[in-house]
Amino acid sequence: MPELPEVEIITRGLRKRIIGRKIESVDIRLKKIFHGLPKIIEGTTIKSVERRAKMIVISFDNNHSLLVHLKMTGQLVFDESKGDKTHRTAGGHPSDDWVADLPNKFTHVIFHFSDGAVLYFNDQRQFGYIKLLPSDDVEKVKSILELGPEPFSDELTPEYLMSIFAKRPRIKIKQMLLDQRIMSGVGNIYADESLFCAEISPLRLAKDVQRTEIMKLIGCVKVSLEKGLKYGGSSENTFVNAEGKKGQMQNHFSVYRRTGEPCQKCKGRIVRVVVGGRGTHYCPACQL
DNA sequence: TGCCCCCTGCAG
DNA sequence: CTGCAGGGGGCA
Repeated sequence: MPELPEVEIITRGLRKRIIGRKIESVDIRLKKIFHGLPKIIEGTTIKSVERRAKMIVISFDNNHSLLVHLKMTGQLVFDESKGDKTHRTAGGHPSDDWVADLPNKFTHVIFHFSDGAVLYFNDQRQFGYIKLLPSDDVEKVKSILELGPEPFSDELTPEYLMSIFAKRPRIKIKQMLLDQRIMSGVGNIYADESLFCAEISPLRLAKDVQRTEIMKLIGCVKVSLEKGLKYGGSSENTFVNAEGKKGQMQNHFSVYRRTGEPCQKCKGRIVRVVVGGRGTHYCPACQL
């Protein structure tokens, strides 16, 4: 799935397009994806679209909300011009920059708006979900309740991280970045990119990372995430924004999926190892 | 804390 | 064919 930058890009795109629109009906094609009774939001109007960690919260004017998690391959694509599909196939290059003609075999939920516009939830691997809840209950969902601070919040301080590390003497620094209960929003791509920026090996035990390095790492996390936002997210795999368009961040990785390629700093080679079960890319010469 | 699992598709 | 993929929940 999309990580913080990708989810934020989708959230911004949706916010511009679906706020104020009224839901006419919800077409659920794969039942396990949608939790709750879709009837509850039929006829209601969208009030807000917010991101929390890697999740999206869409709220309606009847005090209900959708909690959407895209996991690895989920997409939320808005189409205003339903019924006029010509723009998707014009020129005979439908999937070069756009997702393939929608709905497709991975479209599991379709929201129909009263003005004819449509919002598609697509997910190749079917790991994602949509939960319909009373708005007051969103903050009580376990996966939200337990989230650590957002990377751009003031709560993310070296003191905070060092207090966590002291309690978890065996956790590696990369696993710390990926653990949503410690800090929320960073995933595998931006964890690797942030550690390269900070010149810290992903294999280091978190408790052994010095305070000055942790400060540098916090700065690098922010820089890496901002870079992802600047390039509109990374579409190494299936990511597209709310318009169905790809991002460009995949063309600007320093280490992620660059195994065997030269390091930007030292001309050494990028190496791939496994940390916490996740593919991990780093420069052994620069990152100590 | 570390594995397995949920799925499908793609590169090697 | 095998291994791998942007996530994370559940289990021992």
